[in-house]
Amino acid sequence: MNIGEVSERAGLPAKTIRYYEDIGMITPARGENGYRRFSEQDLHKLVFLGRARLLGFSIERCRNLLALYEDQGRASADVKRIAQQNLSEIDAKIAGLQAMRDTLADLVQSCAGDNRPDCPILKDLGAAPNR
Amino acid sequence: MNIGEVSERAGLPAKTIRYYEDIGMITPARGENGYRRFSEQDLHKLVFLGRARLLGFSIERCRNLLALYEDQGRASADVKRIAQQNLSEIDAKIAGLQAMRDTLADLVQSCAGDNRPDCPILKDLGAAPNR
DNA sequence: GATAAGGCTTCCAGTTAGTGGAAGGTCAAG
DNA sequence: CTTGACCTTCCACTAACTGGAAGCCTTATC
Repeated sequence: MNIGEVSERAGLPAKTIRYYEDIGMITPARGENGYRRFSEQDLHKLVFLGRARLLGFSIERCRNLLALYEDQGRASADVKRIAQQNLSEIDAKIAGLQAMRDTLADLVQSCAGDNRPDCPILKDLGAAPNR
Repeated sequence: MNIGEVSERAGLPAKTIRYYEDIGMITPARGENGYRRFSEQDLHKLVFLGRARLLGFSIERCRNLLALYEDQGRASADVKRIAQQNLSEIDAKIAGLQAMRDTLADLVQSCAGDNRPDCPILKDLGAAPNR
């Protein structure tokens, strides 16, 4: 099938699919006219990629996962390790954002939000460096 | 002061400070030798920038904030609006990550993580497209 | 005065994971 | 035969820096 169909079926923009070929994640065949010809297996890999990316796996992480996916003899422990690593990273990101959120929410709370120019948010941002 | 000192006092890498000049966030003076000469006010703006970036404000958002910061007549409501916008974006990011995290945690949980090749994580990633 | 270390300068390239657009070839319908 | 949709490559751009090379400037030491 052509890139348009595979794009729709995998739920990925054609541009992204071409990019994935560029970086060697997939290697679709080519027709006589130069068009990419995708097999069902190519589609499958793209779906896999799309879902893994949605789950926050980096491209390089996905490369590992795809390799494991295609290796019949791999242990599930290998996959679990990668997934857990990812989970920790997501947790760290959430914690970081949460801390930001709390500070920011405090600042927003303490700001009158009226016509007066006095604003605790700017005051805090401009505070002397304390690190 | 030179870039080294301002870098240390603002807690930002020199590279970053040069970058901030490049994109017009600051405009330090120049000495006869071509070195940047930073005023206390420059330092203050850099500290402001650093803290705002830590709180997740984008560079463009910071540009607005800096303008407001330097405008004596602005209303605190303007600042509050920008901060709130930022807060919503952070909340959305957290929610997205949380959803990812939950799915991924489920998958990790359900994987035996042993020597057998059977792995629910890969099975799920490779599932037929359902969107 | 020579020299070495460290700080400063600019510029180029690379990072992540794509996205936008231009110029042009191909295919199917009317 | 032409129109429009689809495909191709290539180049540039995104955000917010970071790394490195090549080359001045300053300061200290011998």
